[in-house]
Amino acid sequence: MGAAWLAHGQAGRRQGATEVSPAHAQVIPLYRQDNSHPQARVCAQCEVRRSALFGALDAAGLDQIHSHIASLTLAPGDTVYQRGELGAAVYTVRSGVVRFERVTERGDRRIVRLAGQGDLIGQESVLQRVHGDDAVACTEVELCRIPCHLLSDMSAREPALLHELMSRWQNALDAAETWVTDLTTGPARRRVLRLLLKLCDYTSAQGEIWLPSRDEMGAMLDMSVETASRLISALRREGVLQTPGLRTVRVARDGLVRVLAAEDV
Amino acid sequence: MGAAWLAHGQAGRRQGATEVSPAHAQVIPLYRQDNSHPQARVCAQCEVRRSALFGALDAAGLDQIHSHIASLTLAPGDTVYQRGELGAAVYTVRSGVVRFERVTERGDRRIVRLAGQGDLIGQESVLQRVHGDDAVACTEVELCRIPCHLLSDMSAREPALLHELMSRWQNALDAAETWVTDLTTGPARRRVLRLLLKLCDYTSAQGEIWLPSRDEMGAMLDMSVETASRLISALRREGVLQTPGLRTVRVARDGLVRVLAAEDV
DNA sequence: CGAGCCGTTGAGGGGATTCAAGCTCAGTGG
DNA sequence: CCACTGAGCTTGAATCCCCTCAACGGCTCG
Repeated sequence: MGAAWLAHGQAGRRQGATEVSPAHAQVIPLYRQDNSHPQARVCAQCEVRRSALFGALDAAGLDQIHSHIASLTLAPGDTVYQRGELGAAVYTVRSGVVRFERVTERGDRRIVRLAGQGDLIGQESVLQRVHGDDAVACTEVELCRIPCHLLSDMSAREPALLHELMSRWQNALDAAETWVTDLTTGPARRRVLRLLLKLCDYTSAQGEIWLPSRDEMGAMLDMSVETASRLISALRREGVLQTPGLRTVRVARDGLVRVLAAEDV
Repeated sequence: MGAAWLAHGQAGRRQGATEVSPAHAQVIPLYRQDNSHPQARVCAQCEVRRSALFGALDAAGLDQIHSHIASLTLAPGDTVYQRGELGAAVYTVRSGVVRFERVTERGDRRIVRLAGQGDLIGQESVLQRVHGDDAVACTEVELCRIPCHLLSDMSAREPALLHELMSRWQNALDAAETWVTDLTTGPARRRVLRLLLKLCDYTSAQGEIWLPSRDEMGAMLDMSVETASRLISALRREGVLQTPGLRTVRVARDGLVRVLAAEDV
């Protein structure tokens, strides 16, 4: 009863946050090569492949697609796409953090979600819909660009790909709803702590995580720049935090959890 | 180039909020009937069909499914499903408002999204995933229950159904992100006004809309019950609002827009 | 009729914003 | 080389918004 491809469950990612992937893969500027095998080899070795969109494909499947997939690197502040644009591709995040932001009718921007390693972004392009928000690189970001027509072609033969695609949609939906409960609820201090906790899972270079600018924190947590600064400073004074660089934080994950639990007085 | 079913764009719903559907369809307790045609007739006449999941199906397709689809009616407060459950069906909202809520680790609940007429809920069941939040009826709610195995069966033959399904996922994602920008941003008064504006689009009985309990408003907008009460009372005193019943509001949509615009002093 | 739930309103306190002034640091040109 | 500049971070002071605590009224229900 029923097509098999719709069955076979898969748990949501980044739940336990224990799936620590090492550092960066070998970065080769590959773009579109005539000799197709090098790219296929890169894909096969890619450490995010098992968690990425094409993780379901076998070696034969990979051979067909590698020549169409482009790898690109973005600097902090670069935009992947903008709200209102009609995209022709989706992207897999290979490393780094991407933010999704919208502009309220009053003119101030609001960050509504983050994407990290293994996440698929811009899926609305598959449906020929315009992007609903701006996608901007927070850190240095490595992406794989997958043309939509490639997805259409492959999904006809590989039903598992559609399952995977829908699974990504559910991941994004879950992330957006978790955003509401975690980062828009309660007093400012608790929101900051929860944000740091979440960032631990996104940029897990083991202790050294990416720290957003105070302005970004304000846009994520709906607070003023000054409040964000004050709270980070307070956490630093309390010893929960160290800031070696201006954009990096040393923090112990379970330390955060402990401080967060102590908030319930 | 590419399978045709992935193309053919479709705009997001409830954007202009001008698609005013009349009142309720004829409500017939139908559940599963041996004579299959009556249900098919009901489906064909259903006013939400064009916007619903099976809107893409023709009459022949409807004939195959009607006997598996159950219609159910929920009272305010009834739960459709609960977080952690593994559902075996998805639901189309025929009328009424459904809320999605989660419980923060501190124990207080938070409403993260609403669903209304034409929306599909519980789609994570298609992926064999457990529900991520509780789905609870806010008003009286009429649902169509669609078993997952039915979706699996049909989607193999009707590729348009998969497109429609993914489209629903994108709708939900967009709704969740809009929730962040509209209802979790800015001072309490503005959040209340935006909520009322949103409710105009969900229960558009032309002027008479559903008013949540103060407790629900608190869970939606992250504010105390008292603040919600105060703000509603203030709007009533200002003449923006009338509350004929305790759970209904008379309000002019453009009046709300005007007041909202006047907030930017 | 009392109990309980929900909505309303008041008083007080605390947390976040706003306005403001220094601060560090990188880039620039004298 | 170093003052100048501007952007981003920090900190202070005053204001105000919102929460908490509290009391009260209307309503339903046992």
